[in-house]
Amino acid sequence: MTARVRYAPSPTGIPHVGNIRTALFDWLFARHSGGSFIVRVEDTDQARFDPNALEAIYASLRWLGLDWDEGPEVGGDYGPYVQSERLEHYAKFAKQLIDQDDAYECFCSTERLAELRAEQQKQKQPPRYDRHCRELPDDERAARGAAGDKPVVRFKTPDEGTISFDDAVRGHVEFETATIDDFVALKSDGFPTAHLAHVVDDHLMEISHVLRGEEWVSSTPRQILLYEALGWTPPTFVHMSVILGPDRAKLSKRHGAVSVLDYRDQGYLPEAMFNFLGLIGWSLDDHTVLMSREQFIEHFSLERMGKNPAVFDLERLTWMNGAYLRELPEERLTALFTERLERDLPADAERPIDRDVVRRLVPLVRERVKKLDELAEMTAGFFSDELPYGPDELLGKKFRDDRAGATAALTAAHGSVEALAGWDHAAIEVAMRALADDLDVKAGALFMLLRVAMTGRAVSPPLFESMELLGRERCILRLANARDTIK
RNA sequence: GGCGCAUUCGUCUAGUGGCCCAGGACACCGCCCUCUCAAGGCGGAGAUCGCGGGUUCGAAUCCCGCAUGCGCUACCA
Repeated sequence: MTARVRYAPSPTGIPHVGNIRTALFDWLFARHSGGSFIVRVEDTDQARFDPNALEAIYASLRWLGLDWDEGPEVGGDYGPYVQSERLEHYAKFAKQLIDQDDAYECFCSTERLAELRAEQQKQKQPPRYDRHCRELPDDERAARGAAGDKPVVRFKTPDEGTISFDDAVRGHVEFETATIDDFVALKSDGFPTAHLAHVVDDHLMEISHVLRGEEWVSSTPRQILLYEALGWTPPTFVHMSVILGPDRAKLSKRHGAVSVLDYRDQGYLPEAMFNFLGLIGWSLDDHTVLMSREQFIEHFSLERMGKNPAVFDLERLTWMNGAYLRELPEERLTALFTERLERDLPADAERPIDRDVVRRLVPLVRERVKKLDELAEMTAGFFSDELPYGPDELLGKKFRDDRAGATAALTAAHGSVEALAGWDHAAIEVAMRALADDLDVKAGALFMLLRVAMTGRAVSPPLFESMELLGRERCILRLANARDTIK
């Protein structure tokens, strides 16, 4: 079976991770079946349209490598793929519904509708349209139209019967049509509602599977009504659960970063985000956690989709990102790091960033970094000679009450570094350990003093590798500076 | 108010009648390794499977009720 699957974003805001996760599953299902992944822009809400949203949507998909076979920018045989360019289709089928007496024009004002709703709420009645215009005489309808009133088109929902469908993850779902009111299919501005637009486009574009968020479950019977009235066969529906914030409320801006682009900017890798999102609401087995995109494509299946809402666990994502960072080829890491440092390092760092230094830095920091935005802070000492420490940081606990000892140690280290025959980390380590012996100081204490002197921080990449990379001249300079700060 | 969906360690999840007094991963704790921090190795703690009834020799798994959460109930999607 080759599926035709669509991702139908609505450009009303920056898409958050939950939304992009449905795109990921759409894509995975399409790729697994060898079918097509289609992007269709649902810009039918003119009031909420946000031009920036579209770019963010495309950027999010591209960043994760979710390429589409049909849609905006790539075209396809079923276009256009932007709903605002397909208005004539919706108008045509809306008219057909009216002609076959499955729909009618309604002239009720939004004010009347609002009052009606308020009244029903007060009476503890389910809010629903009272069908005021359903039996409007033809001449009155014509008169309203002639007077310039713009009607909406409402569907004539049957009073009796049940609508059911078999959801690929939820199973059999059933609704009484009596609980569904005469919903709007075409708005007065000529744009369709999502119900009509979904049905018309999914049919015309020959979509085989509709994978979407579970907030659509309740709308599905309305859409099935439309399919039946139009004489079409509905696709297979697959409703996937939503993603929640840590407080179990639906994920929103309140929870911090919610767009995948935010995570990209913080230094998460697309492959980590892909893996992480792919394992929310889907699993391979009882133990696999790290999976490549090829494995996802090979094994993805609707049967293994879960149905419960899931909390977005940032710590898990961060761990996973670290795992990917550790596995990345050195070349790619070097490129990634260089780009990042170019951007994040303070102005006093030497520019352009020395790619060769970065290359040698990679093995020292790759397993210490979980997100790329930690990199600049961690490696600043290799690109700038202004180290952020004072006497207190330099002396630390061990030399707090022994300035003379610290000064002696730094002086001795200075001499030892100058006298060293070679310059590699193994030789440096041998020399420094010997020095600790001579000074009758614990190696750990000496090393911490040197660490701060060399890198400016109590937490750093391995000391001797760092010194090797810094070079003898700079090390000598830094030892002298350290001595000066505690003079 | 009505309708619908969901409910396994703090979190993501495995589990489709006996292999489960429930497995993996993140986070947490301890030990080992170690020049700091990580990474890695080993181990630990953590779930009366939302609650209550059934069915069955046997239930996390099947049935019924309840509770809770979420969604829809818009000329939003």
